[in-house]
Parts: sequence; structure tokens; C-alpha cells
Amino acid sequence: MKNPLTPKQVARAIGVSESSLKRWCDRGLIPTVRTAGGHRRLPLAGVLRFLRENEHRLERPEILGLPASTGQGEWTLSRAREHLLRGLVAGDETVCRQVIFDLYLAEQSIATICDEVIAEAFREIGDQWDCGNVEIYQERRGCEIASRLLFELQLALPAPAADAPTAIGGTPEGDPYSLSTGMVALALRDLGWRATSLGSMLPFSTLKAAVANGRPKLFWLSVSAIDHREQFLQQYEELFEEFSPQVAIVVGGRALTEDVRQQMRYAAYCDNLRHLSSFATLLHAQTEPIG
Amino acid sequence: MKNPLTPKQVARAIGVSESSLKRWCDRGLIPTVRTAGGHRRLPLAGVLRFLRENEHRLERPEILGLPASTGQGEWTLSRAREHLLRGLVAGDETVCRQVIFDLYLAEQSIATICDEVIAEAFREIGDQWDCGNVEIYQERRGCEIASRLLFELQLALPAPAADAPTAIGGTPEGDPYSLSTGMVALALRDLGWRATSLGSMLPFSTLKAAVANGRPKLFWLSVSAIDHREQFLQQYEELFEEFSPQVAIVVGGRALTEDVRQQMRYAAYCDNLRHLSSFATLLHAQTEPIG
DNA sequence: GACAAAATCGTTCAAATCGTTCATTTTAAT
DNA sequence: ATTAAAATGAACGATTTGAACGATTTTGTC
Repeated sequence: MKNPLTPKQVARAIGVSESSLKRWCDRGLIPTVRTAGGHRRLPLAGVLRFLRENEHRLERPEILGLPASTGQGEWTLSRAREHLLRGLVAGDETVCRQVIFDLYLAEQSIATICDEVIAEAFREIGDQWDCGNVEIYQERRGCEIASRLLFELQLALPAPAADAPTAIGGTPEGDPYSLSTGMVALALRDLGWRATSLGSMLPFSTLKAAVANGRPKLFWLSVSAIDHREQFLQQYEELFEEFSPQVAIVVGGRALTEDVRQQMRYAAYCDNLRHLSSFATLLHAQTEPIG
Repeated sequence: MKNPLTPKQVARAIGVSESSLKRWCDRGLIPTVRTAGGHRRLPLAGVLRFLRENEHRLERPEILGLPASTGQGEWTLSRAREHLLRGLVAGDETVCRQVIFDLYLAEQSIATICDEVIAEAFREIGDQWDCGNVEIYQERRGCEIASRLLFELQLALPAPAADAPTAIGGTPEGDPYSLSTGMVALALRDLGWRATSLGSMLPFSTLKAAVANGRPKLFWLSVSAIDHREQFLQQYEELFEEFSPQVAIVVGGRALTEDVRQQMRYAAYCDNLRHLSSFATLLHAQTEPIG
């Protein structure tokens, strides 16, 4: 788990000579820092980004502190989902990390990883819970693990540009499911946005204040549970009315069934993160037509 | 807080061997003073200057910047708390990271950082919220930031030994404050335990299952809020009765006022993480007397 | 103040890394 | 197929790093 890494470690992990690695560093392909004595040190996040961009395989992942066999196997999304599910239920963070980083290195978009693997795994956990096959603590522990992995992925993403569009969002009061809004933030960051999740259980009054203070280009509301439907709809309408044309208000979440949506106005309703990504890309391109 | 730092502290904090650090001192890269006996002492200001100038991008880029700590003024815990508070309210993760890693550089124990700075900052945020000075979303966003920083700190800790004692814990149903249980897990990991937080809002039924399945040496329950007092006490008593002698059951949290505690049995009640750390150390030493 | 444990001293040494050069292999274009 | 350009891997002496060692200092406790 050492970070930053030495050139020798990385060279052996990737399976190339130290000479090549040094050249890549000097050409700026891998972000490099120097010790006071002039030796190179390579932050893990930069190495992973390089591997991903250049479609390199990891010969010896364990050297980087990653689980053995990360970055060499062929993963179908369904196999990944299976493995992740087992890891989450067992509380095995190592297994989960391997699955996620494998997918990341295989150049899957963050949105795809979240949609097809993480979200699906938790949907399955929910089903298993209904059947009494998994305990609540296993689901909660899985959420903790997933949150960590999302954060680790964020560390591997480049920092957003200073002029990148901003986005904020969260879940409304009565919805404690913070994982979903965390995934939204990460997916938007993957697109280059300066996205910040405000967390979960946020009353509409404070959501209004957040939008008013933050002036984002996009605001998302992830709704996995609704306490009082009428109140929710009314307060949401107020928020939409107040900010709608200036701020793109995007909603999503399994609690927004069709009959609920029919009583809502929104800039976009997104079933999943790929929909959201498409919309965000479109929005950014349209409002910033020249760049 | 001790201002002149020992080489060991600094070496550990910036991730370099003591040998190299000593050489850098002798080469004049880091201003060094000597004790009467010849031991090196490194003023914090000089160390920070060295990090900014020579190690521009080594290890933790977030250490550089240091808006307020660069001055020769004492970087007291209360000043750190102040800065962290402002960063949390403003949602500025960079500032918060600087504060925390400054402290990590200057202090050994994570328990102290959590107790004196993070927990205190959130207590202050709670007060400000009562006065209507901060919005709920600022508190929630602060929690998100703090969670990330705890996770980053954990990444800096060595992995627990294979034979390390295990501990699990969480917050009961009705208590959504997951930050506290996350801090407990981190403090125990700092002591070398294999600690896992199960998260928040856990019904007692599933807590029992978790203890039964995990067989930890220590179980903690962090209680920041109690929904139904009678039910809480009764279910807690059941859990204690079932596992008490084999598993050390530790409780804490601001919801456990004195009158509540008087109706509870526990291996230890901990006001803060330093109490918990003492107890955990004692427990480990007693049950593993030879090693 | 005396004592024991822990930390630090200065030093030495093997391993790793530096920058550089050069021969070989791979890639791309003619 | 031939050739030029580019990338790779291996080698070199000089320097840096991390770990070890016994001797000394600091720290905590009685």
C-alpha cells in the first residue's frame, strides 16, 4: 500500500524496463515527483491513469499494493458484478477493489462501472435482503466499502480544470442512501465537471440555500426514498420554479416512479449515470459552444 | 503541542527514511537545532518551508500552500480547529486537508486529531446551526469532506497485521451520524487493530448477527441519537447479555447522557477516542499477555 | 535522584537510482 | 523490400537511499 512508488516497483509491476519507465516519466506521460536527492517517485494515481490511457497490462499488480491479478484478466460486466456482489456481502474490501480497478483499467467509463456493476450489485443485495439471505449489516458494510472505492477512484481522476462547470446535488430528506449521490458526483468528475455531493437527508430549504449560494450549472437530486409524497412534490416544485432556467435540474432514483414523475418538471430525468453523462456533456457543449 | 519535532516524526509524516531525513538536515536543506546532547530538533516552520520549496510535489501535494501555518506563530490545536471549521463550512476540501495533514505531521495520535479538532469542529458547527449561522447542507457537506479525509488518513496507515485483534462497530437505528463510527474505526486501526465500521442506522437484530458472525474481540456502539429510549435500552441489554464476557462491548456518543448510562452495562464507556484508545490498548495487552 | 526503556546519535554498507550512451528491436513510410 | 525514425533494453560510473550497528541521549517511572 506504499504511495508514492519507486521506478523499480512500477517497472516490474508493468513488466517493462526501468529505462523505458524513466523516459515515460521524463516525457510527462506519468506524473513524477522528485526526492530532495533527485530520485523519482511516482504517485499511484498517476500510474493508474497512465495504464488506463495506454491500455497497458499489469504483470505484477501486487507490487503496487493492488490485489494480485488486477489488470490482467478479461472481465465481462456480469462476471465483475458477480464477484463484486460476493465481495460486498463478505465484507472483503480487497476483492471489491480488485474488481473495480480491473474495470477502470479496462477503460470502462466510471458511469458504466457504477451503472452496470455497483448499482446492480446493490440492487441484487436488496433482493437478497428481501429473501432474508443477507443481513442489514452486510448491506451497510457494503455501502461503506463502496464509498471508499468511489473515493479511491476519484483520487485516480485528474483534478478538474479551474474553468470547469460546477455541479452540486444530494438526496432529499428521508432518503439516507448516500451512495447514489456519491456515484453521480464521481461520474460528473469523470467528465471533467467540478461536482460536489452534499450528502444525504437534505431538507429542501437547505437545498435551495445550497443552490443559491453555489450557483451551479447543474443540480442533481437523487431520490431513492420519499417520505411524504405530497410535501416532496410541492417543495420540489418550489425549488424548480425558483432556479429552473438558470440551473439545469436533473432528477433520478428508483423512488421516482412514472406516476411521481408525471407530477414533476425537470431538465432531465435519468434512469442511470450514462443518461446523466450524456445530458451533462450535451449541456456543457451547448452552453459553452466555442470553448 | 510540541513545536520542535523529532526526526522520526517528520520522517514518518513525509514518508521517507530517517537516514535520508538526517542527511537532508546535515546538508542544510532543513533548518535544524540541536539539544544539549546533540539530538536534532526540527522547528515545524522550517519543515514546512522545506516541504514547500524542495519537495514541491513529493508525497502529499496538499501539504503545500499552508496559508496560516507558515508564520512562526504557534500552530495550536485551537487554531487548527478554527481553520478546519472554516474549511468545512466553506466546503473547501483543500484547506481541510492541509489542516489535517499538518496535524498528522506534528502529532502522532489520530485519536487526538479526531477528538480535539474534527469532533470539536463539528460540535461548533452544531452550535452555529442552532444559531442559524450555518445551513444544514454545509454540515452535511462537511461530513462528506471529513469522511474522505479519514479515509485518506487510513491509506497512510500501515495495513494491520494478520494476527491483529479484530473490532467492529457502528451506530444504532435512528442514528445517522456515521462520521463518529468512522473515527472510531480509524483510531483503532492506528493502534494496529483490524477495525471495521459497519456504518450507521443498524438495527440491533443485525448488530447481533454481525457480532455472532464476526466474533470480534471488541465491539463499539457509537450513539449520537436515540429514537426510542426504552426500546434502545432493552435491545442493548439483550446484546450485552448475549456476548458480554467474550466480546468487550464499548459504548460512547453524546446521546449517552449520565441518566441513560446508569441503566446500561458495558465494558467501557468512552467520552472520546483517547479514552477508547487507552481501553483498547489495555484490553489487547491483558488478553495477549506474552504476545 | 536512580533506573530502565525508548529514541537518537554517527557511521557503515548493500541496494537502488541517477543521467547518459549505445546497440537492438519495432514502427512507419516509401 | 528498403530505409528512416522512434522506441526499447542494457550497460556504465556517480550519487542517493534505506537499513543496520553499537554508543549515547532522552524520557518516563519509581
